[in-house]
Amino acid sequence: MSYKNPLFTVDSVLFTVQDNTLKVLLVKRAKAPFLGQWALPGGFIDIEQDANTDETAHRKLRDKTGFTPQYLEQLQVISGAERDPRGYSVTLAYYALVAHAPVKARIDSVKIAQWIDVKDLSLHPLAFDHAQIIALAQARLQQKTLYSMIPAFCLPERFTIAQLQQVIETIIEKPIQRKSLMRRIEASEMFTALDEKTSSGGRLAQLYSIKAGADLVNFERNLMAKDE
Amino acid sequence: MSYKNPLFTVDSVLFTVQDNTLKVLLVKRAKAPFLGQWALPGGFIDIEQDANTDETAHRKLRDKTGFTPQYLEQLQVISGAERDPRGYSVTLAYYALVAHAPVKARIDSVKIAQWIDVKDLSLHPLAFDHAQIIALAQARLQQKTLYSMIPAFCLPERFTIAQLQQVIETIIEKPIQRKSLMRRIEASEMFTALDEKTSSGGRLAQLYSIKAGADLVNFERNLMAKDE
DNA sequence: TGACATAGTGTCTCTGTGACACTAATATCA
DNA sequence: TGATATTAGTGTCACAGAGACACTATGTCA
Repeated sequence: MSYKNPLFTVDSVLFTVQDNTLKVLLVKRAKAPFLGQWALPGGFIDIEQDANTDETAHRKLRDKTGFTPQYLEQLQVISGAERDPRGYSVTLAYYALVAHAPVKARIDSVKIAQWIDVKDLSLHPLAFDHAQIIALAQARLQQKTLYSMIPAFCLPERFTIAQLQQVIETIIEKPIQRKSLMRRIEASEMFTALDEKTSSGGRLAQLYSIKAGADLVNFERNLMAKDE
Repeated sequence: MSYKNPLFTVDSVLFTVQDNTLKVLLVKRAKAPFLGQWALPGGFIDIEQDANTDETAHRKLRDKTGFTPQYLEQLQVISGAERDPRGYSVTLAYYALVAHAPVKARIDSVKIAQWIDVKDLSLHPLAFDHAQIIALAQARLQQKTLYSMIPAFCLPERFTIAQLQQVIETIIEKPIQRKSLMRRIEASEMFTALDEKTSSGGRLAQLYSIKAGADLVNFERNLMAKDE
């Protein structure tokens, strides 16, 4: 028994939050199929370089976009005969988070990578089934935001509670209680209160950072955010 | 750029609960490497037959063990150069649940598939990194049991609350409150109370079944089972 | 210095799980 | 036939953590 081996690729949905907007990093395809269309950064595993698929995801993000995510997790494998015109394909999708930064200028003069507002995705035709993959990733990110501090990985090294709250509310598209967030910051033991405060128009705000090597804590209850 | 394509396989961790014991279905390998050792049922995708990897998992379970799981979900992709002596490999692991039934007699006279108590796994040398995969699957199953009715898929078509409680307690290895379970059965709306009751040495117990096409509900709180 | 803005606290309500005693219904056996 | 054991199911209070929101604290700015 020898089977035709399907194409195996690794693609990543890299999110960030900027200006109260959830954005996803897309790259312009340089090759057929879907040449010139927006797509998730990804590609083939390189068994010489990548000890595993996590490293493939990291490498592809680095090479194609210049970003190294603060958080990276497997999302799902999507497979089938119809999703790639070249034939049966299997894709391992990751989702990842990073603090916002502008996309660095690349060698090419053309813009080949760009942060795109998830709400504007319908305006852009996406390659393959990447629109569905992004929707899956967003749903997972929203769910996980209800029971963990995962949105902290969208923030810069030093941040305030207000910033974290903004990011959370942007992701789940609902307001949360500041008090609940503070209780969770305390309970998670994931953060260090720095000796610094920052000005934001009123009383100075305590700065926090993520403890080195801190694990993501899962709470036993979801935040029960109500609509608007 | 052309890369060597790694081996891609699909393996499934099929669980059931019998006699207050969590069991996993293993098969004896018929080929090298690890010939004759216990391994997860799985194999290569067949792009002619399998519309996607879920179908690969189903097909392999059916062909190698005769079981069709009531629940099947992706677990994780495991990849690396060291896990298969034949070279770099990528495995998509599933975990699945089914009501207990004896393994059907196969064509071969040798026993080639068997339910094995997860607590006895250390007694059996497992092929590849399958022991780790089972541990991952078990952890996920335990976690999901805290906030969903997933253990119901380990039960026969008609079952009592006591049976469901037994299965849950076996999976999480902790006692739970019958009352909490009944509240969740009610709230989930996943089950139908049948017009039948069953005898179990005392008052007759209400029989339930899973509503056809019922989705797995996620509760907003975990059961907070305490140790023993 | 007073108005305003943002940070952070105090505390009560609300909801769903934990605990556990109590009632209900059936089998068994004297 | 009735007492007892056994398992099913209910009533209800305690508990913990989120929601709500007013209140205090501390900064900026005119």
